[in-house]
Amino acid sequence: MAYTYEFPRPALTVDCVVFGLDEENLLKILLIQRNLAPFENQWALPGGFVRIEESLETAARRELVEETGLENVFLEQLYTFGSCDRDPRDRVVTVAYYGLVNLWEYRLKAATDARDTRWFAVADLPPLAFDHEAIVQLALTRLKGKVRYEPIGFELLPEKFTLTQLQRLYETILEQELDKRNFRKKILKMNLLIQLDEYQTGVSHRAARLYRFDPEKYRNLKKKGFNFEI
Amino acid sequence: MAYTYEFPRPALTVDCVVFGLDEENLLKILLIQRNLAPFENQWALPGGFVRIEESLETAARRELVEETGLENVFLEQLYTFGSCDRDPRDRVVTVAYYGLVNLWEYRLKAATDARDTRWFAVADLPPLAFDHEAIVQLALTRLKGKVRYEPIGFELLPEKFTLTQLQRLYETILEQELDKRNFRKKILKMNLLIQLDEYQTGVSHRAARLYRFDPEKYRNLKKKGFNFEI
DNA sequence: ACAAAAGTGTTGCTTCTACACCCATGC
DNA sequence: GCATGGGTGTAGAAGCAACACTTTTGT
Repeated sequence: MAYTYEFPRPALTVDCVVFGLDEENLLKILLIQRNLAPFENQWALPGGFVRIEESLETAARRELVEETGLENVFLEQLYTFGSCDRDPRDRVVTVAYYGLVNLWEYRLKAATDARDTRWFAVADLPPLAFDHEAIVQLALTRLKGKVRYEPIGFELLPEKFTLTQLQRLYETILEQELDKRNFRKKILKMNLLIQLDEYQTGVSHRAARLYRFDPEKYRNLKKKGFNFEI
Repeated sequence: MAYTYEFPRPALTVDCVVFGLDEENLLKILLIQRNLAPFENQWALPGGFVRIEESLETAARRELVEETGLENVFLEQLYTFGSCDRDPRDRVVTVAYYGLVNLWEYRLKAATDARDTRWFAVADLPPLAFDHEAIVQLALTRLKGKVRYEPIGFELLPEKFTLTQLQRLYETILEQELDKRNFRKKILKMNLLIQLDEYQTGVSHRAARLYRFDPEKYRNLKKKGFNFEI
C-alpha cells in the first residue's frame, strides 16, 4: 500500500471554478466547505487528487460529480498553479479548470448533494482556502476575455432564452452596459441563433420571443473563417 | 534515496516550445535530440522533471538553460497535458510553456551548448517524441491567436527593428499578407513604437528607419482601456 | 388605464480596405 | 542608371455608436 520513487514527486490535484448565472443575473461560483485540515471549515473550490489511471479532465469531472453532483458541465482547462508554498503540508501542483453551468436547471441538483456546497456571488466571496482566490481571479479574467470571442456564454443560459437574457449575461460578465438595439442587430446578424415560435411565459408584461443557439451553425461558419465577436 | 507516498503520483515535467524567427522570416522551433530511451535519438521539446523545490516556471527556465543555453526568454504557460498514455513508461503529466526569442541575437548562444540542439522551421519539423507534435500544434495556435491582441511579437525581433520586419513577422505568424500602408498606419497610430533616429545599415537599397517597442507606454495605455489589435 | 418590458431604423462618424507612385541608396 | 525596397495619401464601403417611440401583455 505504498508507492516509492527515486525522486520526490509533487502531488497533483485538479480544482474547478464553476460559474453560474442566477435569475437576477448575478454571476456565481460554486464552493464547498472543507471538512479536513488544512483550512478546515473554510470554503474552497471543488477538486481533489488526480488518480494514476485517469486523465486530468476526467479527474476534474469526477471530483465535480463527487463533491457537487454536477455532471456534463462545460469544462475547460484554465491554468496550472505550481508555486512551492501553495499548500502548507506538501508540494501540491493543481491543474485548474473553469466550468459554466446553467443555474436555472442545475440549481436543485447541486443542492441535493451530501457535501456542504453553495453558490456565492463573485462580488461576495468568502475567504478561500489555499491560493483559490488567485485561481478564481484568473478564471474571471479568462471568462471575461473568452466570452467576447467564443460563443461560450450560452452555456450559462437555459437552452431557450430571450435576447434580453443574453444581453444581460454579457453586461454582467463584461461589466458594461450594452445598447439594446445594437446588441440585437449584431447578435442576429451572426446567424447563430435559431428563432423559435415560442415565447416567455409567466411574465407580467409582453412575452419575449425565445431563441436557441445553434452550435452546428457555429462550427460551419468558423470553418469558413467567421469569427464570433461581441 | 527513495520517496514513498500512500498513493501513486504521476511524474511531473515541463516542456518548452521556443519560437524564433530567422532572417528569412521563417518561424522556427528549438528542438533537442534525445540521448535516452524512450524515443532515443528522436527530436523532442526541451524539458524535464520538475524538482520538488522549484516552481513550474522556474523548472521550465532551468531546463531551457541546461539543455539549450537560452536564458531570459519570454515564457508563458501554454497548457498541461495529462493523458495517461502520453509516456510509455510511466504516468507523466507535463506543463507546457511557449517561449519567444530573438533569433538574431540568440542564435550563436544556443549553438554553443553541449547537447544536440537545432532550430527547425515549423513547416518542416522532424517526427517528435511523445505527444510533442500536439504540444507544438497547440503552441502555434496560441501564438497565432495571441499575437493579434497582445504585443508579444516584438519578442521575436531585435530591439531595434524596421516596420517591414514587423510586418513580415505578422504575415508569417498569421499566414496572411498585409497591406503595407494600412499596416504602418495602424501600428503607428497605436503610439507604442518609438521612432529612432537610426537607420538600417548594410543593405543595398534605401535604409529603413528603426523603431523600438515601448512596453512602458503599452502598460499605461492598457490601464486606460486600450486594446492592442492587429 | 397603467406598468413593464419587447421590439424596431436611421443618421453621422469612425474605421477599414483597396490601391500606385516617387524616393533614397548601393552597386 | 538601374535594381531594390522605403515611404506616403485618398476615396469609397462597411461597420459602429447614439438615440426614442410604439407594441404587447398582465394586473
